Amino acid sequence: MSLPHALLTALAEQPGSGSDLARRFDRSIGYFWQATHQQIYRELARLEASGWIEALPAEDGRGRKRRYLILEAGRQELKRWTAEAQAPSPIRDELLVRLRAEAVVGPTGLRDELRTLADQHRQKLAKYRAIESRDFSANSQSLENKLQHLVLMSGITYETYRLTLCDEAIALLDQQVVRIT
Amino acid sequence: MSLPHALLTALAEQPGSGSDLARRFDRSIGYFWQATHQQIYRELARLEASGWIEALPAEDGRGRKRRYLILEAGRQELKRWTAEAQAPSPIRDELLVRLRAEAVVGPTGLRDELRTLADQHRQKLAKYRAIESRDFSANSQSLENKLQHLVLMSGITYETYRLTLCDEAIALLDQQVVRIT
DNA sequence: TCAGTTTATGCAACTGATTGCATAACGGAG
DNA sequence: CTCCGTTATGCAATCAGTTGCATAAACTGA
Repeated sequence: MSLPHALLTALAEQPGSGSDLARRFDRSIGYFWQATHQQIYRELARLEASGWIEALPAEDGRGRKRRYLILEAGRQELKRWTAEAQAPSPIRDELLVRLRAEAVVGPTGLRDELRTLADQHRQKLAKYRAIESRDFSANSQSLENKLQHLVLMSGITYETYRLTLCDEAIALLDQQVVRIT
Repeated sequence: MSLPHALLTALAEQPGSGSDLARRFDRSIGYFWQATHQQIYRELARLEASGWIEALPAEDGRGRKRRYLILEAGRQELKRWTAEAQAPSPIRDELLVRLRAEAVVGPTGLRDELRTLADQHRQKLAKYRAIESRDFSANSQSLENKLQHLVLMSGITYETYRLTLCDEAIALLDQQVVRIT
């Protein structure tokens, strides 16, 4: 479970309130780890109870905004966790289950679903590529920038893989439809 | 959540008991959807309560083995689910969180962890490739065989992607170490 | 000025997944 | 034949994630 450490990372990059973090999770970090605002608020309370972060006294402005800072103990915990042994996270892919199901009880309407999916992946891929050419150049970057680029490229690879999978599955199912009709 | 439908698929391919299914989940289906025996037993009970599967009267042999069959209602449900609209499952990748953390609080011991991870992925990749050349040939396959091949290729693509990610991250971190020492 | 919307925070209930333990029967070693 | 390990089944507790709702403050516009 990485949510607490994803939040620590975000706060180490820059302090912020619950809604700040929720917004950041909608952009960068949320591309590979999503969280709702409820998860974030609950986790921030836990992190504060653990002594890893600290809330500044409530400022003015809208709501009862509370900005959080990461404490040294939080930094240490984050360092510890980052290097911790990790089981290589197994795949858990609903689409592959569906393909396997199609193989035994098909044909179903899966083919049309795959077309929709493929389009969504195409869109996301275009979006990532746009971000890449806007925010990252080939040379003279800091390490932080390079690591962020690597993470974005991860997203691109993932979407490409999904798209290829959809297209290949569609091709297979089309063959079947032709054979049957 | 696909566990019930993964189980229906497995039972549609071939009837079996809880432990049979647990074993099959360790092999084929488990490559993309894992489940512990407790999850499987509980889900089988639910599927039976829903009238989608049926237990044969307890046979002899070890334990109180109960073999399950898929019913027509179960087949219908599986067909319905297979074509159902699916949100494109978001990525949720702990390793990318770690890389981002490394970028702000590093250097940590992440580099060594990455080496270990890379080796594990290399091994799994070799295993998948062996299965591929053993069980799948290029031509004259049934649709079911082709879909299963596609699923296996998915696993290969995934492991390749992971491995590349690890290697590239290692390369970046090595540069940093050189720069710092 | 006050009614409606937006922003920020949070509680509570529910669902799914994981973990730890319990039980029961059979198979083999001594 | 009995003790022990293995196979098969299952309950209960816990934990993480999701959903629905509640509250409070500020900002907006008629």
